[in-house]
Formats: sequence, C-alpha cells, structure tokens
Amino acid sequence: MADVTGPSKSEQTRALILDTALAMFRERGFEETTMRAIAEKAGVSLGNAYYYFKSKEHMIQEFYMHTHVEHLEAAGPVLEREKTLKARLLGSMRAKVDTLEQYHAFAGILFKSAADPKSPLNPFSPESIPTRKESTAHFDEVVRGAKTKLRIPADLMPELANLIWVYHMGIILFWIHDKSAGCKRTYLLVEHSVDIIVKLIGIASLPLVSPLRKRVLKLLAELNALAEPQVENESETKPEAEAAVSGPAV
Amino acid sequence: MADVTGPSKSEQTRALILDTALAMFRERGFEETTMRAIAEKAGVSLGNAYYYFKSKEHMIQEFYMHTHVEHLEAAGPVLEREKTLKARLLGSMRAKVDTLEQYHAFAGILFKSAADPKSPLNPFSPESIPTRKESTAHFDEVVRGAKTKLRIPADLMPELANLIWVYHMGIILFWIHDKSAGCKRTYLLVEHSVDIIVKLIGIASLPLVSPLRKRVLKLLAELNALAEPQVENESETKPEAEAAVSGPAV
DNA sequence: GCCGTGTCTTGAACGTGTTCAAAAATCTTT
DNA sequence: AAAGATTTTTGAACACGTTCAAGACACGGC
Repeated sequence: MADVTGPSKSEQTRALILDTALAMFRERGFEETTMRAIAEKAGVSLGNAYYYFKSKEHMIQEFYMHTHVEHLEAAGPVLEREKTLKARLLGSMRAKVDTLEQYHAFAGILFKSAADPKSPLNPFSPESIPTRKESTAHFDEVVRGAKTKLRIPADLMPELANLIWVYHMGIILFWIHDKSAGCKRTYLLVEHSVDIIVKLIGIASLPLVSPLRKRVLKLLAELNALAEPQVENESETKPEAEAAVSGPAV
Repeated sequence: MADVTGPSKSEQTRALILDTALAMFRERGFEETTMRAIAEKAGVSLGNAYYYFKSKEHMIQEFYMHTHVEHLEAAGPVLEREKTLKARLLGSMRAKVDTLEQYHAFAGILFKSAADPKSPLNPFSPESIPTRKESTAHFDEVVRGAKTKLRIPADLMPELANLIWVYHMGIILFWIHDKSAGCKRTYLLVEHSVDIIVKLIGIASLPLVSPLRKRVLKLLAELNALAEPQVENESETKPEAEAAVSGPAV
C-alpha cells in the first residue's frame, strides 16, 4: 500500500525462475537439473525461462553475485573487529569458504565453465567484470584497513588486491577439489597460506628485496600493456593478475 | 610382410576415428565438431565411435598424452644441451607452449572440463594419473639434470617437480586466456617467471629462510596426509601440489 | 563345412539445451 | 474504449550427445 511500486510482474517472474533454479541446483546439482524441470517447478513454460536467461549457464552468473553478497555480509563484522592484516585476511577467507560450503555439491560446474575462455562465467569475461570488481574492492578494503607494522610499499599497494584476488581464486579451485570431511584440508590450507602470504608481503616490503619486487611488478605491468583492450569500458586492469598464479612457486 | 602382426583391424578403426576427431577439433573446435560429423568423415556409424570412446570428452584424454609426447620430443634436445637449471626449465616451458600453440583455438575445452572434479579430464582424476605422472617425471629430469651453484635442499627436492608441475599448469591456464598475437604475453610471462622461480629456489635454498621453507613443506605434507586415499593404486602424491597455487602470492 | 562364442558395427530412439514463430497479455496512444 | 505497439508466454521443433537392442562379422572347435 504505502510502498511506491514494488517489484514489477516481470521482475517477480524472473526472480521466481532464478530462485527455483538455484534451489534445484543446490539439491540435485547443476547437470542433473533440467531446464524443463526448472520451468515446471516454477510453473512457467520452458521458453519463458529462456526469455529471462540467455542460457542455463547464465543463471550461474547471478549465483556468483549472490554468494559474493553473502560473503560480504559474513566478512563485514570481522573487518569491523580485526585490525591486523593477518586477522583480516584470514577472517575474510574463512568467511568465503563458510558461505560457499553449502554449494559444494554443485561447485563443479562453477569452475568447469569458469575456466573456459568462451564461457560467460569465465572470471575474465566482460560479463564477470562487475562481480570481479566488487570482489577485488573487498580485498582492497581488507588491506587498506589493516594496521601493519611495516608500511607496504606504494608500488605494491595497488596490485595487492588483484594478487589476493588471484590467491582467493586458487583457494576456491582447491576447495572444489577438496573431498575431505568438512573441507578440513581447505581450512588448513587457508590458515597456513594466509600466514605465509602476510609473511611474504612483509618480506616484499623490505628494502633488501626491492629489486625482486620491482621486477615482478614490472612484469605485471608489461603483461597488462600487451593485453588488447578488453571492452569499450574504462581501460581495465584485467588479466595481469593471472601472472601471480604462475609467478611464484616456492 | 616382414613385420610380425601390424595393428589389428580394431586398432586401425580406433586410430582412424581418433585422428579424424582430433583433426576436426583442431580445425573447427571442440564444441563445433559433432560426433555425427566425426563418424561420417571417418566413414563409420555414430554408434561405432561410442564403441571405442566412452564419450566425446574421453577423446581428449588421448589428446593430452599426444601433446605430452610432442612436448617431450621438443624438449629432449634442450635438456641434452643445457646444463643450468634456468636454461633447462626455460627450454622446457618454451617447448611446451610451442607444441601447444597449434591447438590454441580448441584449447578452451581443455581446461573447461579439466577443472571439473567430475570430469575424467580433471588432472587429478584417476584417469589422468598416467599423463600427470609422466609430466612430473619430465620436470624431475629438468631439475635433477641441472648443475646449480647452490645445492637444493634434500627436503625440497622431492616436492620440486610437483611444484613446477603446478606452475606449468598455471602457465597453461594463462595461455588459454591469452589472446595476444602469437601468444606474446605467454612467452613474456614464461621468460620472466622462470627467472623468478629459479631465483626463488635459490632463496629457498639459503639456510636463512630454512624455517619458512620447512613451514611450506610441512603444510604440503599435512594436506597430503588429510587427503583420502585416491585409488587402490600405490598411494599417490595427488593433491598436495595444488597448495602451491594458493600458497605464495607475491 | 558348420556352429557357437566373442568382437565389432549399425541406426533408431531418448532426453537434453536451445530456438523461434506465433499467441496472449499488457501497456500506450488516440 | 478501440487500436496499435510492446512485452511476456507458449509449445512445437531442432540438433546434439548418448544409449541400446539387434544384426554382421571373425574365428576356433567339432
């Protein structure tokens, strides 16, 4: 009554289909859930589902944002409370795995298409830019809100969120393959790797290793420069972050 | 005449189907090549293709081994010639990208299913163990055949090939997404990252950082211990290597 | 030679994701 | 309110990966 408009009929239908789909994905898995089943359960026709979603895979894009919001909500209080970089990053990463856990059964598809350059789910695809941006913004807050003993060098700072984002993708990749009870292995990995990362940031901030750090950063910049312009959006810091996946391995 | 048996009729048919399939994949891409088209071009029935290959994806498993053999052939002379760790690793990685390059168009599917825990293409799946083993064996040779100034610590040595294998997977992941002309970006990344890795191995071998190195190795061991037994094969050093993806990120 | 047992081959049929022209519902304009 | 335009909805149709029962073939034992 009092509220101005409320969600339009169209939006309602769209939400209905999406909710039905995500629920069925969670229960039965992605491959096992057919578009016909989704449509039937949602009480719409098959074609109607395709009117709102370009493909079955496109539904997952929304799922990404969904889990991202859940992550932010779970990580929020931690960032309020914790002030050291280590505690903040650890809290954020734990929150990530916590919120993701319920979807573990259907997580396969997540990375399945995510690694395909042609897929819209690919984290480097234009369609994923919003989600990716929000995600790195979160890690930026994790870093900038921290009171570290060593001052993080100015040249490292802008790349750090990107690097941590890549790190967090690595953790998710590990988590997807983690079949241990309660994802114990992933949690163990998170605890330790966060500690190691913070130590490495410390080391990288020492004047002593400044040359090596500069080398790595220069490499990232060069890779970035070679990348063809991605979208006609603002020029994006898209693919350089991947370098970190391969760069250090000890 | 002189040769004892030659390939049986069955093997010939199988090879015919596979060759036809791989050729069509290379030309048209994976998704665009239908099983019906493969069967028709190979001059067999649709069902016959399925007699030899459990699924379309299973054909790629053979492709893996195929490219691996090509890689070995290309890397062989380099290992003969080069004696420093850096030159050996660089040569091997260059050979990898060189031999892979022709398949770039159809590489998407490679990682698409490769990252899916349910897929047989997943590098950690039982079906991939042979390929993976051969691949790490190669990197073991790269390392062991090298004359480095610093002696690599005994505790690091056995893990090194696994870690480098993970690194090389990271490079492939990057390569798949690399759309620059002639894969310039990938080659640039390889040049620099190999250099960095060798430096890091050097650093990790210093007594000074022994504690940190031991920490990382201990983490790998613990993760490995938590992993449930994979196959009823010999107990495998399967999933710990992933840790390196996430472990260091600076 | 013939029979039987295994290997190989076939094509029709199923269920899937996706497309599309047309119908229905809704909104806009007169 | 009628007419037109736009948005939403429908279900039939398509192409694909995959399965399967049944047929064709090869070969060793009688």
